[in-house]
Amino acid sequence: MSDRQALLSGMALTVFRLNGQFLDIAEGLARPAGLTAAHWQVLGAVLKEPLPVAGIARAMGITRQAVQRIADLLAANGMVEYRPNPAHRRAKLVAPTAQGLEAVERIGPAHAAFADRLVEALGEDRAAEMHELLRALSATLETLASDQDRT
Amino acid sequence: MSDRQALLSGMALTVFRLNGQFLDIAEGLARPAGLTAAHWQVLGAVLKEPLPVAGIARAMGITRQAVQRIADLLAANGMVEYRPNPAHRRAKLVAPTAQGLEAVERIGPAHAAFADRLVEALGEDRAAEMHELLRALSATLETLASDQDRT
DNA sequence: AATGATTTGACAATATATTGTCAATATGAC
DNA sequence: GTCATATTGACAATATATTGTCAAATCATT
Repeated sequence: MSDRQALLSGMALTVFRLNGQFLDIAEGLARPAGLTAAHWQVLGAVLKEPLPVAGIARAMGITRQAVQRIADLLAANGMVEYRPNPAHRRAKLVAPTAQGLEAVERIGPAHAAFADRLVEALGEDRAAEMHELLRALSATLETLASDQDRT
Repeated sequence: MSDRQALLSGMALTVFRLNGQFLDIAEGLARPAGLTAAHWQVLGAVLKEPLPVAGIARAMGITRQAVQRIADLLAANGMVEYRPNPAHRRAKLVAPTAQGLEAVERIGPAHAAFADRLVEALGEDRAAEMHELLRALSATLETLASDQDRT
């Protein structure tokens, strides 16, 4: 196996691990507010502006059906409500309720505390740089993948 | 939401996205060899040395049961065989068969080609640096999480 | 306007992952 | 050696995710 192959595999395995770690962290932060990480994620996606289920899925790179399932659960729990969508009769808008907003706000302090500890551990500039690099890597993979498709 | 909170959330969302991207890439590379990404991952974990199911799970940060399922499938397909473990009568060792090794080798060329393209796209040094940063981030999260537990 | 292609949510079927429990086995303290 | 503890695979139950199909709705082209 070439060095570059090892590098690619190593990156992938590290990302898989990071994925699990961030999920665990999110789970831990969300639980006290009565949310799961997935619920928090969907709820967070509509804080700025209500979106239809398919729009949320597109924004987060997960499947429509997964979002639909969570959105229905959130709606059943009164965290979210479906509003008529002026632009599409079927694709109702998912919007947070007051209770949903309150739940997200309850996560705020612990979220901020953890973020502070992370930035402190990494160093202010290194933390920002890291996010930049992650996004650059993702963008690069996007390009390579679409090149792949074209071939 | 503080800047740091936004940074943490942004990192997490980017990692979730990267996770999906690497999974898609692995799936694409493995499929022509008759493997799924998960199969390749488990098979890859025992290339250097046979390991029991729980050992594989520990090495990759996934649950025992998930590994067990894949390992049983691989065994049913003749990619892997269970060997007696001198150190533990129940915990048989998962070892690749000749067919399993061959399948992994079939992935080699495409794997190398993609790795080359990735390194080329990122730049030789930036690529290595990136892996280092990913691992550093993971290690930092590990530390913060265990601090959390202790509290 | 008409029509073909695309997007959307609903629904079902299947695949995959997680959690909990159990008995067998191994490990460590003494 | 003995006993408490932890690890391991087997199994079951449940939760979650993915894939495929369908009709309604929208969009783009003409």
